[in-house]
Amino acid sequence: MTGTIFLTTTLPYVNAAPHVGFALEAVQADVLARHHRRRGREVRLLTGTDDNSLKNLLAAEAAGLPVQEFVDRNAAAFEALREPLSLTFDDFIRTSTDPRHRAGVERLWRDCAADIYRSTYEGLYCVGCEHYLTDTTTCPDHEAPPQRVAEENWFFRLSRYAEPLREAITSGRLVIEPPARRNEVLALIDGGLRDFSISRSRERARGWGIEVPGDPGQVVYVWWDALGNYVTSLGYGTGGAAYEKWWGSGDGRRVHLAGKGVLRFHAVYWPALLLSAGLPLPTEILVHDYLTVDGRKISKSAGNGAEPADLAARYGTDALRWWLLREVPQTGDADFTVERLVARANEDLAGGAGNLVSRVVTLLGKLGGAVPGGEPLPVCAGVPSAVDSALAGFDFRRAAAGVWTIVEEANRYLEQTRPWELLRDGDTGAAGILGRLLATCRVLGRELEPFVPDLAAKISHQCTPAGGTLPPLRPVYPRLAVE
RNA sequence: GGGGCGGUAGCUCAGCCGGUCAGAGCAGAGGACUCAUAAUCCUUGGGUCGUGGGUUCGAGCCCCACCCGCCCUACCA
Repeated sequence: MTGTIFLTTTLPYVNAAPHVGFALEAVQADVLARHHRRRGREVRLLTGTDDNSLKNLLAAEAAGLPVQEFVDRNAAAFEALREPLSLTFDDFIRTSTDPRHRAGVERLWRDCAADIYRSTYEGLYCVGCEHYLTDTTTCPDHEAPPQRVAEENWFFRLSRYAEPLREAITSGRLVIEPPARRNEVLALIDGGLRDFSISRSRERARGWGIEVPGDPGQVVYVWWDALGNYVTSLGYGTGGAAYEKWWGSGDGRRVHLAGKGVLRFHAVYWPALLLSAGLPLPTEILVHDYLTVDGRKISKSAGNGAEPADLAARYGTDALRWWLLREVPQTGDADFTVERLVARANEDLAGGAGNLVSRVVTLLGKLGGAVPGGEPLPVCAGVPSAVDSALAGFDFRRAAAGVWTIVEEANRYLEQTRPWELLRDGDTGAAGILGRLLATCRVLGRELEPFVPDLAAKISHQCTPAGGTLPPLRPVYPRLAVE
């Protein structure tokens, strides 16, 4: 089977605190990481922050803070998501401060030298978008007048890579999931790929960013910079065995998660750079759609996005993770509301799994004597493969639903066998039934681990005998109320 | 302007290559049970499948046009 799996999230730019939209991607990546680790594969999960965006600089100015201090503070907020979201990333890279990064970006630049040339660019540039506009009015996204810019820049010969990219995608060497996104990329390539500018003048970048090797007057385009993290974090450019192990050898899987808005950068620009540098391509790009909050588009700059750390503090990590995984469809945007978060948690986590554990443990308590053993219910046997196939297709909702069949079946089994009646009548059949249910709950605890790790641990603990008896019953998941 | 994706029961969504595909969950209604976190289990779903055409023996599922939402992208391909 495949050996290593290198998973990455995109690097959010840190012009503001993290919102649920990023939490979605982080949690998805974490579930994949946990899942594959459980299957015995060697996993490395990377996340981090894009500090070098000009947007960060502007946000810092607006906040009246020195840019480095500003990005330090926000980056810390992203890294601090580890606890509230129960993330298990193995590495966190920051593009402005990580010693691995700058050297790696420079190396990547040099390795692509054959495709880099100098030319003049003139056009209208939107600072908010970090790219040029052709319209003369205002940027529709930022409602700000673009700036007229004419300068010498470095360009990358993207036009040369249309065919190799198409081949990589159609051959399946580079998988883009879901298929609709793959088609979108193919259509994009069919539409023609133009060379693009990969540097900005130092003045326009306000000196913020990574200097172009050998050209102090230019700063590396922030996307080149940011995308590079996928290899610079592994020591590409600074040596170290990690790069060869996780990327350079071409073995194993190299999996990027990314939002639909940055598809082009991940599925076209980035592979082209790798091709140019003679490096292996990612094996998969998993594209998710967006979240809205209370029916409105999330806007970091407007600050109306729900904050994941805050949500986790209020409603718990499990509730947040479960909502993101169980409720967000693979295709199509999903609307986040606290009401939905709470409803889903109460319905599934409290009323479903939590209540199941309570009834099983309580009944076992009435049994007296030793904790009975038993085989898990038949439904358990099919769950691992159902989860495998759902996750292989990047379908978290289907995966979560697959695990949930255990809860449904167990509650139904309880209802059908009615062990409380047997206990009342002194029928010894109750022990066997409860033994099977207890074993089933333990399987549930195991299978739930990638999705809701905290709850999973509680279930496992509550259902595992220690010293011949079960731990005293403590509800594994109390009901929530909307605050 | 171009490309893409969505628009299916009150709500959130499944519906692979066209023929039990008109569905699930929640909400609502009725019932059962009492081991449990007013939880659980059973029964109950007549909604023009965005709109209008078309192809077909037969279309949410194919084609065309249009409307709405979102993503990307751009000037005359």
